[in-house]
Amino acid sequence: MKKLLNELNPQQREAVLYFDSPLLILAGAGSGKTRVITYKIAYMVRELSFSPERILAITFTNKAAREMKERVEKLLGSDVPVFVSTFHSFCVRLLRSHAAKVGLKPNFVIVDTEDKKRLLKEVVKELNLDTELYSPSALSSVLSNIKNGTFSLDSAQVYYDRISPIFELYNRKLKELNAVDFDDLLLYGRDILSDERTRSYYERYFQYLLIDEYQDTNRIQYEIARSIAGRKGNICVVGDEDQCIYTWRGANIENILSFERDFKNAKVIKLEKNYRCTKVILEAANAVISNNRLRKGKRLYTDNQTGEPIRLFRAETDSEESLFVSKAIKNLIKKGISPKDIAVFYRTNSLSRSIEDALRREGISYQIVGGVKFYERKEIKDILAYLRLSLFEEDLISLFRVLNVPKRGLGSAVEERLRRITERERSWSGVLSKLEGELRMEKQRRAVRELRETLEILKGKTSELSPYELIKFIVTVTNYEDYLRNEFKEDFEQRLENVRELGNTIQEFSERTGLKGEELYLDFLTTVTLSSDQDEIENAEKVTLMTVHASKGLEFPVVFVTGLEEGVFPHFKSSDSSEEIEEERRLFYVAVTRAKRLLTLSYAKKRRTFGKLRDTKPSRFISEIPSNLIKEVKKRTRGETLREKTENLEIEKSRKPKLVFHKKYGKGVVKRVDGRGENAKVTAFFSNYGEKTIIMKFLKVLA
DNA sequence: CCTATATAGATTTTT
DNA sequence: TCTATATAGG
Repeated sequence: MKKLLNELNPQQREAVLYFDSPLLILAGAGSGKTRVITYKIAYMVRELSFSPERILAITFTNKAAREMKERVEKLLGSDVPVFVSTFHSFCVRLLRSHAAKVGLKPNFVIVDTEDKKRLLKEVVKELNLDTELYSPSALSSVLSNIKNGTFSLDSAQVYYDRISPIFELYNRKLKELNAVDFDDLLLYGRDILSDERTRSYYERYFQYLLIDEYQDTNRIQYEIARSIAGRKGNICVVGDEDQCIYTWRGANIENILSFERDFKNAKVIKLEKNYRCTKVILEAANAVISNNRLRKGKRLYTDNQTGEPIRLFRAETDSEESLFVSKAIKNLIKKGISPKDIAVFYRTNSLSRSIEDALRREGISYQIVGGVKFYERKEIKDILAYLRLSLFEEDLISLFRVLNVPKRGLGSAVEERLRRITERERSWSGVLSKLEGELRMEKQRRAVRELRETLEILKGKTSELSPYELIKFIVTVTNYEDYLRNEFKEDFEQRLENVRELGNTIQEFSERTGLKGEELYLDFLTTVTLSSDQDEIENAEKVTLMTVHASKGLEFPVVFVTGLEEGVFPHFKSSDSSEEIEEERRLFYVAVTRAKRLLTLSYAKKRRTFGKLRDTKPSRFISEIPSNLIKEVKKRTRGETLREKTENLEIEKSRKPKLVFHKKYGKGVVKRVDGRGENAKVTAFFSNYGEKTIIMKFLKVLA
């Protein structure tokens, strides 16, 4: 253990060894915070004799949880049953054992985004409200914000005067369906812990609580943390206010800012030494983030080498941008850089398409993180719905999904009738029998009867067949393959392959966990709905494509950030207030600091949106990077092939000035230089006058 | 009353 | 470009 501690710098070591009071670690990007957390856990187990299962560590994603566990085990050289999980999965556990306390049954289902919108659509219809104003996706986020404490029901009333009945009916429906949404998981978790006996049990049980990515916790999560930590204050949180990128989901910077107030005698340790990035990349990141006002303020430094300048490519169009990225990647691979060390980021998922196309054309294999997730694919959700129905009599959400899939001539009218019936009946067998009795057309009666019989057959098979066989059986009895073939002529093969993949995954899951029957499927389905984008990342020889949000917590030697245009990044939907722009800037900061060695930025002067080419302006974030850190990559003037200057990219100790002097303004720090010679425009910051742009010939160069 | 086709309309980020 | 709704045909 001594040896281990020697691998840490003084601040890191202090953070590992400090146990006297609640601890807040402000950890800059790449400052080795995961290292600190894992060493701290290892230290607790090895030196302080904590029982591992009584240490609770909360991470942002399940992938991070798995990795943290692995790293601790590596340090200690043995299996360590530390309780590592996300807030959401922790609450599921809590809820499965205390479901009755909040009026649920233990086998409740978790509705995903799609289910939630379906439900809301129903609610709006039932209340006869304007579907324009009360669109499912708008409502979804409003209700979510109400639940996670961003604003109150009353204040939402100002914009949506019928929000109250919607909120009420939506929640009632969830309850009736024995279902919860993502926000409910946390709310119920908090409610369970509000019972003092339960709370003190968990407070006593967990001897220490660690929370990673603390800047992205919301109010409810904070309350959960507080009640588990209790008064003993055995809590350590790690976060970075500059990387808070989820305020739209209720993440609350206040949680960081008020930590010292809420936890008595809290100790704060800053980690400001960066081990990840080159000096150039770090300097750029520092410069950009310094434009934000809402921060505690810290300045990262590094002993790493200077590194190559940041490359900037100005493309004429989005397709040229993609072409540039793919050519550049090809060059890098040719030079011996492994594809898995390369990542391409974009602000929105829709930007991935043209990059994908270009990569495919170059024959570069890639993986996409996020986008339409595996478990959100239609064919997967269909099969899972049948699986659920065969297990749970009362999963009516799945029943609606499956009613006319595959097509059996039961449309919206029948669906409406079904809805009526479900107000009284709760199991699918009962519901379907009633429905059959009510229908008048023989064709429809038969269809309903067949559906019911199919489900009966499936019900009998769940314990008989292995998971793989069960999935195969579902496909057979429902004629699902024919359905796919008829409906999706283009990508039918791919979809069928996905279904097969699902069978394999469940089989594997059951073998890994050793679970069987209902418990197996319940566990699997929960894991599936709570799985994050990052959970899907494979460790393959492939280039990785993802949104900046999905890149949180990761690092790559080579990073491309694309689509750097006003309206895209920063996104136009987040450009109304300075708070929103600051969040976009933090997002850009996250993107930049993922890069270890080489960072390339790009944008397109014209981008195709809604199928039309539109003129764009370069992102303001580009100009916030000091220009001496950037080297523009130009394409060849004639011919389509792009030239790539990869040789001797030693940072230019260029003739570009850093410090200038002006007769009136005095000394100024140069932010950017446009053009060359005595007519170049120099933008510099003067301490008493602020930022000014001046022609070179009126300036004296000091450095 | 279901389903296939045309047309208009919308695009953030995700546990 | 892709999706959700309106409309007409079956």
